Amino acid sequence: MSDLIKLKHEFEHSSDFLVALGDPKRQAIILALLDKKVIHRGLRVNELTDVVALSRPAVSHHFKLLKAVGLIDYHRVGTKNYYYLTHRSQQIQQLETLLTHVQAVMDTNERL
Amino acid sequence: MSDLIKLKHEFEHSSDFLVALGDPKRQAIILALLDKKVIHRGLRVNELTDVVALSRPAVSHHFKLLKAVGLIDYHRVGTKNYYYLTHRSQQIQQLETLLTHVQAVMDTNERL
DNA sequence: CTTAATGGTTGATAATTTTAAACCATTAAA
DNA sequence: TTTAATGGTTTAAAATTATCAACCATTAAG
Repeated sequence: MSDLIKLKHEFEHSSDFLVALGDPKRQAIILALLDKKVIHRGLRVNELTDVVALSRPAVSHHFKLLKAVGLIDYHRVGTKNYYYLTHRSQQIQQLETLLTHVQAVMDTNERL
Repeated sequence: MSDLIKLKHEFEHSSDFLVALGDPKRQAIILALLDKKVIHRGLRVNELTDVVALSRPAVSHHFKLLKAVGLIDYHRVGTKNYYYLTHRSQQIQQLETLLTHVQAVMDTNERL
């Protein structure tokens, strides 16, 4: 399998993750979840509406999207859902690999 | 300056780049430009309309966007514009840095 | 100078994504 | 077993983004 075909698949696979990460609102959510005080406990939808200026359904929507992409997960305590960042997300690793591969292809052809 | 504030800035700075990379059409364009045969010569808008199934204005639009983000550049020969990938794009480096930093913050807090 | 080719721009439309209001389901507390 | 709290879902509207058709500007060739 050629390098370019491999890259094509890596790109396709990272697509949703890239757009998920690109959105400023979702970046704000991720940052909030990275905070020392919440990184283990997680945050509930209602707690986040205060931090980022978004309605509850909007936060819920973005959570769903970030979860679909494997960046966050949640656990339920009674009626409360605590959302937290997935540690060592596969997706982050894969995106790093993709970037490395892009550079590698460019470097290979640069040497000629 | 705290790690999180730094991360916030890195995120903001990578935002356009991430959405630019996330789009499947633009991924196809990047892959076409990565091809050995064109990586130095570059490709013209009209040549790309055949490779990716897009109209000329659409390709032109995506080129403009990719150029704004620093991933590609072009040079003009007569009336023809040849678009090529920027070697060692700053943005790729910065995105790699961002991913590393996110992992670092998570690892730091994991150890506690 | 005229004609053909290239590609960028503009303006209108289509498609997608984001948002919020209203509603439903589940759980905990009174 | 009511009542209040939490948060997910659905539907419609708003906003953003992508697309195309038509047009303009520039250059090369005849």
